[in-house]
Amino acid sequence: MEIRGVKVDVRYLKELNLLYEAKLRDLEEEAHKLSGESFNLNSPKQLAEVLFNKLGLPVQRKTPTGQPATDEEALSALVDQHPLVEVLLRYRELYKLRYTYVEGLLQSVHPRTGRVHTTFHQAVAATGRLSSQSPNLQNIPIRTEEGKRLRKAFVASREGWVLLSADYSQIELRIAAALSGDPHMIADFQAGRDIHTSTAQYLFGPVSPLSESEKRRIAKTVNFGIIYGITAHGLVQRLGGGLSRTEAQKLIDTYFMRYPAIKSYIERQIEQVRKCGYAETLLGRRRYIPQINSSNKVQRAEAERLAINTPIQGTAADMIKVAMIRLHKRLPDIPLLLQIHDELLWEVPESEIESIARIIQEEMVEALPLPNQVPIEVEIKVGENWLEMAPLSLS
DNA sequence: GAGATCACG
DNA sequence: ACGTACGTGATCTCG
Repeated sequence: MEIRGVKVDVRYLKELNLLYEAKLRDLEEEAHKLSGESFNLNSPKQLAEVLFNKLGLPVQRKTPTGQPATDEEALSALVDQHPLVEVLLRYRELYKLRYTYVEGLLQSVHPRTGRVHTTFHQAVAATGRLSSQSPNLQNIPIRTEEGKRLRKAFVASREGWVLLSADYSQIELRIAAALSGDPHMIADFQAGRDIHTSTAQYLFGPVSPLSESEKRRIAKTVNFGIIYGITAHGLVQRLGGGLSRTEAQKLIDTYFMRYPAIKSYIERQIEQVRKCGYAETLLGRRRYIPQINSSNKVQRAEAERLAINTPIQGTAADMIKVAMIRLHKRLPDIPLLLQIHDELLWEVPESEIESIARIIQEEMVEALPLPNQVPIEVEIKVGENWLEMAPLSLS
């Protein structure tokens, strides 16, 4: 993956760069006009001075060093109070895209290969995941419309070839279901149900003032929270306004009534780390967590969350690594380009898409069978670039 | 080089 | 009363 590199469309990136350059210039000018002075928009310190002293907007929160926070969460709460805030949010978004991604990628294009060659680290992440550096190709934008435009720059490197992505679906929740043996969660996956919708129905029942999509959103946040070692306060923070700590705790309690084996799994993991000092994945890779017996309550709580999360995240890392090795052997002439934790990106000849996709799907599904008959699902998509990928259905 | 911020799974 | 969800890397400012 490192040596082969990934082809990026340099012309397209240069066009984006000019576009962002112009937009950023306008936004900067607008921001200075609205604030009545010229200052460095990239300095949180100068920005805080303008927002909270000069314009008198209310400080939302302090950073760990006592400085007023100006991050997206703090700014979003102020959008209705001054027109400058929206300009700043847009400026931040585009600045990140231009400098970290557009310029970063352009600078990373190798002069001889014309491709981008990342470095993957195999012994950095404590859970067993890979990490990617110089440039990081595991955090290319996808969540916002503006950010997605970056993905269009990633293209197949040969005429007649296309990109193929293969994603493990809900892999960490499936692993939680399997390791815990929780009957309801297992049944949901076996029936092919949408796990977040299923959780939503249980948490809120049929009579609720909330919309279906709102219920699902909350359930999804709770499900992810479980994997990370949920706390009532953490849930309040992520769900935002309107929810009290007590209500959050109630959601968690209700959740554990539906999925009792998840609750006992969590307790079991914490107990295991207390006893032997490490958490382990399904394949037996260990992470030592000595702070589990700390006299400091905060450190102990952090250690307990690691005890919960590490086997789940680490088992997912085990699984995709096994799949990578097996697929390297089975498809020696099909180049794997990137691994993004639960996704593999390849380039494949257009004429052989179907047969190759079947092999990739089969090996990923079978790489590491989970206990308790929890099924694994892999979604395959194909496209000319990393943005415009269409699902490929294999019957 | 620390801190703040923000991109991803 | 306390501090708060797991794992990463890149960029900027500022002392």
